[in-house]
Amino acid sequence: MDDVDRKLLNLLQEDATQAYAVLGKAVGLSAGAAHERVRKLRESEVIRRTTVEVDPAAVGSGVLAFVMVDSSAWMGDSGERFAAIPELQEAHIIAGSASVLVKVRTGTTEQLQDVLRRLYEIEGVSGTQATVALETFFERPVSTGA
Amino acid sequence: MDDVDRKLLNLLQEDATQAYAVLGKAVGLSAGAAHERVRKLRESEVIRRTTVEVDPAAVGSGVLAFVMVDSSAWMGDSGERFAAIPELQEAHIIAGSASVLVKVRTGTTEQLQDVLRRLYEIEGVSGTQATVALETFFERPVSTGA
DNA sequence: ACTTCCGGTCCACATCATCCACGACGCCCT
DNA sequence: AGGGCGTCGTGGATGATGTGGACCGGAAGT
Repeated sequence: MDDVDRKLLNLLQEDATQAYAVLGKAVGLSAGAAHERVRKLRESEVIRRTTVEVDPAAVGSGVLAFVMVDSSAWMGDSGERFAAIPELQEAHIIAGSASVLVKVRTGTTEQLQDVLRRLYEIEGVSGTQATVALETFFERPVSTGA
Repeated sequence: MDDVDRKLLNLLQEDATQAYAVLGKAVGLSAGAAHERVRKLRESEVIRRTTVEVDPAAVGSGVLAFVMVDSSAWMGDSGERFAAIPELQEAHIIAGSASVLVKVRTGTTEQLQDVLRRLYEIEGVSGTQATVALETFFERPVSTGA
């Protein structure tokens, strides 16, 4: 993991459709060498996957909310219960008064309410506190520091 | 935007390196037709970009925190002030007692503290409340409903 | 019923990813 | 200091893939 790798990661985060020849030129390597670097980054799981960013509003998920989930029991093994709710985009165990923080996307606030209902059905969940996002300034890839 | 488009979005979210021939077969179309569908999805900004998911820990951002930012003024025009802090991965205006919710990734808790300091330097910011994530259950693409 | 248009298939070509043999550089061991 | 070796990059060959164009069929509108 040197500066060249970090620069490649940056370039790929920007646009993963670029040809290796272009990537190579950008970092001062041949296409073959750039390809080999990226292959190793994939192999070592530094690059988890190549994906596509979808406009949430275009697929009927225009409402974004963060929900603090309170619990009366240990939630550390309930990951799959949360993953089973497709509207949940992220779920994290957190330090602090709540136990779990989830990021939810739905089409309407009614659907958000239904998600909260399904959260309550998870054993151990004793309460929720939802916060709706009114506007998103930005959502961007992890900074690589390069 | 029909079911075929949604299925293509799903497939691409899973793995955007697949050949169009494969994508086409998966949805019952020729490679050319699949290509045309995807081209239009890109053109219409339903697909915002093709990118690469990077393991945060591998690039020195193993600490994840969510910060509620309180303010004494209207924050709606301060998006760029937040965007200028590279450790911020997301920033949203929220409804509720706080004004802005940000998602932060740093290498250490000391660096997290430094980010909080920089948040305070934004005019109008009157307080912060940070919550550290201990474990991430999952982070996944937006559900397309397909 | 004719026209038009959208969306599909099929095909051909240019581009690109991918693999391999070779060479340069730096490091360790004797 | 010299020699061997492992790592990393280069350049070219080749086969797969993206990409554009010509053609076709069905649906909708006049």
